[in-house]
Amino acid sequence: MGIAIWWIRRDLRLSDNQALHAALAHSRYVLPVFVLDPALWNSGYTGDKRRAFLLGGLRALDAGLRARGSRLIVRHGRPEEELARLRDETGATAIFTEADVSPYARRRDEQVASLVPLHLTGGLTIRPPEAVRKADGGIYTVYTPYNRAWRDLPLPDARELLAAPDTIPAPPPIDELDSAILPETPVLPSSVPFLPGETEAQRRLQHFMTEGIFEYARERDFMARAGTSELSPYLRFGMLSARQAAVAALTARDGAQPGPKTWLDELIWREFYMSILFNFPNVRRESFRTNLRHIAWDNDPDAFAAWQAGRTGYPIVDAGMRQLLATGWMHNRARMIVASFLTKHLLIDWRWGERHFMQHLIDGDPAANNGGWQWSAGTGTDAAPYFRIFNPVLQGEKYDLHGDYVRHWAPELERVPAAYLHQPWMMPIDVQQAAGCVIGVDYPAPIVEHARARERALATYKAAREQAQATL
DNA sequence: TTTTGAGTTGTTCGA
DNA sequence: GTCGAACAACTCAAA
Repeated sequence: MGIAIWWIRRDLRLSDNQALHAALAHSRYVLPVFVLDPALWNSGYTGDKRRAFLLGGLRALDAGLRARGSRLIVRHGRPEEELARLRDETGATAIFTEADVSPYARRRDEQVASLVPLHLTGGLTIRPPEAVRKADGGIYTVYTPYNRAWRDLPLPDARELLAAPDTIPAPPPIDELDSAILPETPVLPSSVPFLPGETEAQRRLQHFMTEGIFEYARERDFMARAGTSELSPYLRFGMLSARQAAVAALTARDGAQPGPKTWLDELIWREFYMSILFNFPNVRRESFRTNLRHIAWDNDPDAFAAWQAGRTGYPIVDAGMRQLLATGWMHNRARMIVASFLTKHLLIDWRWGERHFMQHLIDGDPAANNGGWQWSAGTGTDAAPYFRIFNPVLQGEKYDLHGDYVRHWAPELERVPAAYLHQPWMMPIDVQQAAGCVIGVDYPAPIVEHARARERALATYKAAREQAQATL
C-alpha cells in the first residue's frame, strides 16, 4: 500500500535492518532517504575522518541499493523540513527509521513525528534502552548486574537475523526526484585503515570469528597487536548490526571459550552506555555522580594542546594520541591511559577530552564515548574509584612490553633502549645522544611529574567530594 | 524494610 | 622480585 520512506541515519546496511524491513512490510514502494543535517555535520562534536567515513558508507549503500533496483535520495537541511517536503513530493504515507538514544536525536525525532507519521524500530542495540530492568522496574546503573540481567533475557538467535532484501521496489518517479549530490570532501586519508561499507564490515566480522575472537580475552590489552576486532566504526554507523555481532559471538565455534564471552561483554558495555544516555540524558552535560560535579579543574590550555598533539613526554600517552590523529581510531587500553592522564595528571575537564575524541574518532558515539570518559574521570556510573590513577610508565611496560606500539607511533624513540622506552627522561645524556633522541630536543620532557600529579589529583578530588558533602 | 555482598580494566608500600 | 594489604567510603542490587 503506497509509499514508505526509509529514513537512514546510523543504520547503513541492507542486512538485518529492522527499519527497512518494516518499511517493506508496510508499503509497496520504499524510498531510501538520507538527510545531511547541518546541526550534526557542522557540530563541534564531529570531525573530518568521521564525516569522510560516513560519506563512503553512503556511497557503498547507494551501490547496494542500485543493485536492487533502487537508489539513495540525499537531501541537505533540517530533517523535519526535508522529510515533510519529500512526503509532499511523493505522497509517502509513513516514515520508518531506527530509533536512537542521544538527546539531540530524540528531540529531532519528536519534531519529525509532529509533522509526519514516524515509526521507530529497534536495531541500534540488541535490547531497547529501557528493556533491561531491575525487579522493581528501575534502571541499572551498575554494569555487572546489568550484564547478568541482559544475559538472563532470551539471547538473540541466528534465525532472527533479517536477510538483505533481493529487491527494494522504488516508487515510479524515483528517477525524477531531486537528490543532492554527496559532498566530494572530506576524503578519508590513506592513513585511515577502515574501508567504509557493509561488505567490509561483514568481511571483518567473519575474519575475526575464524580466530581472533578466540585469542580476544588474552590479547585484547596489548596495544601493538591486532587483538581486538576493530569493528567499532562499523557498529557506529550500523554497517553491521549489534545483533549480527552478538549472534556471531554466541555461535562461535566453541563459544564456551573465554574469548567469545569476553567479546560479548564488550557489546553489553555498549548496550549499557546506550541505556545510561537514554535514561540519564544529563550525563552529556554533567557528571553522573552528584558528588563530583564541582572538581577544581586546572584546564591549562597549553597542557591540553600538548595532550592533543601527542607531545606530553610520556611515550605511551603520546603514541595513543598520535594513533588517534593518524587513523581515527585508538586502542581501547590506550583510550583509558590517555583519558586517565588528561583528567588526573593534567586535571583537565573530562568534557574537553570527550569533545576531542568525538572530533577525531571514526567510531565516536555519544553514549559510549561519554560513558568511557566519565568512567575514566571517576565521575560516571560504576566508575573507577577516584584513587585509581594509571601510571603511564607501568601501563607501557605492562601492555606494550616490547615497545612496538610506542616505536611505531613515536618514531623519534625508535632507537631508545627498551629499559628506557617508557621513561626516556631517565636516559643518561650519552645514551640519549647514542639513541639520537635528546630529551627536550628530539622528544619532549614530561610536562608533569607522575608522583606529584598523582598527589594533586587525589587532593583535588578529595576536596570536591568534601565540598559536595558539606553543601548537602 | 533491613541487611548483606559486591563493585572492568590500578598503584603503592612494606614485609 | 613477589606478595598482600591499603587506598575510602559509598552506593547499588537483591535477598
